[in-house]
Amino acid sequence: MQAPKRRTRAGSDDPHRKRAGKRGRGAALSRDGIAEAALALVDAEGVDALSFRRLGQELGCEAMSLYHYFPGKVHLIDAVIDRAFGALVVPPSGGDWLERLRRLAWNYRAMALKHPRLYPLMAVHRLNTRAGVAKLDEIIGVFRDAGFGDAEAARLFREVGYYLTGAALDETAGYAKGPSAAAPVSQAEIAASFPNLAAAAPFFKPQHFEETFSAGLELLLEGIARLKR
Amino acid sequence: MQAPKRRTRAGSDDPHRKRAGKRGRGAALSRDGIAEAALALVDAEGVDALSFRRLGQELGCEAMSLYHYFPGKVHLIDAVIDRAFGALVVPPSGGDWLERLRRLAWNYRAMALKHPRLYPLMAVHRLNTRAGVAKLDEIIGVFRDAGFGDAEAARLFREVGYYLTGAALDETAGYAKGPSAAAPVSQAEIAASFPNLAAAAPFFKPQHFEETFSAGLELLLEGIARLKR
DNA sequence: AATCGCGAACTTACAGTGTAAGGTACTGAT
DNA sequence: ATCAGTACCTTACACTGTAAGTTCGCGATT
Repeated sequence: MQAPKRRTRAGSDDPHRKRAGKRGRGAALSRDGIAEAALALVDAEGVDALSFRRLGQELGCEAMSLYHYFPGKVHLIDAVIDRAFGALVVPPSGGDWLERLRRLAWNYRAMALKHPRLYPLMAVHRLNTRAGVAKLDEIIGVFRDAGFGDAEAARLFREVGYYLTGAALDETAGYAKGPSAAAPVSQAEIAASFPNLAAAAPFFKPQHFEETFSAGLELLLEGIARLKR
Repeated sequence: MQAPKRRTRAGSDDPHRKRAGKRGRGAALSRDGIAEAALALVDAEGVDALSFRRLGQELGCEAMSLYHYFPGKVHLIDAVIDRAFGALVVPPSGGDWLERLRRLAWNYRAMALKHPRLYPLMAVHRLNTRAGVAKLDEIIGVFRDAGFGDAEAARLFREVGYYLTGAALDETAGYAKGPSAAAPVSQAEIAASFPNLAAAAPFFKPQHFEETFSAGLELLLEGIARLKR
């Protein structure tokens, strides 16, 4: 077999080489660095832009080099989601439990809105990393600290979680983001044929997001508070 | 091993291929038929299995033939989701509005559970087809018929929708479905290091889904009913 | 000092994807 | 008999994740 191009790498005069001379030193790549770049890429261009080749391009290395730090794309995605989810602040215990829960809910929403292009992926992704599990544990703790029994704490955690997930999903990926790629129904047609939707549409705009979120949350919190009385 | 890629469709040995005489007659393909097959494929093997080539294989035609009926994959997905969503039954007006809303919520959940592998896609997909818009209009009508004003009907529609979306997502794609592909945290470690999660985990099993869903829904409905008083 | 192991990055290759562009066969109307 | 149109097929391209193998250069061992 013929000796191939075999361009000897670093330090050569090869014009194709980026990160010249750094070979082996300076730790150009790392798990954290890669995950950070991946999150930045997703934030900037959406999940579809996240590919190993594209990410390598961003980091100045080849796609396959990333496999040394992440055995597969799923693992990379886990790390990216971990990064975003890890930034969720669970208010410390002490003080009014209801207020603590309220703050947690708002913090969750803020976390999702910080990464609107990532969140739809988070919502359908099962969290099983150590950091993720630790965060879940903290959150469930909020309900247990409030004095609910194990069964009721678990249930309330889910119910509140359902609301938060749906709300975050709507605000990051919902109707207000515009139509899907397929031919959408025109505004004129909606006005003419779908009176209920037409009446509601003005209130579906982003400026009503916060108010809607708040109203629904309070509905839930009131109900939960009533359980204790 | 070379496969008989050629599979000159239905059993004919004619190398010039003519779909067993059906060519041009019998309308082997149709928008509805394709969408139905696509939904069946997703139900059976998940969204990842849905590709034009695979679908063509399923239908006995070439992948590109499908482009005659759907200009792109997004349009196909729209049609698939339309099919599932269209089966959601909105209870007729008349009678107790609260009971009507309750039934609608349960019907929504049933619809999602009928297509557990499709639902995660539905949840992040923006609905803009005629049938989809019509269904939305119907649903919003439930709130308006109940006597809420436009603004409040719109808000309640969303708030209830948030809960339903989150619940359906959890039941179809959540924790109980097992860990993601990355290395999960072991049960033993959870028991040892995450007491809150360990205490809640038993209640996260599928047999508690219905009870959890019901309790959260009633929490919301009670709150909504109180708004009218 | 020469050798080796090994981590870290690179190369190649493959099966799969959506889809653009163009080709062909059959049908029904003229 | 001709012709336009519908329905389907072929080829090709740029992209994806990733399996397998290659090569470089540092640090430790001999």
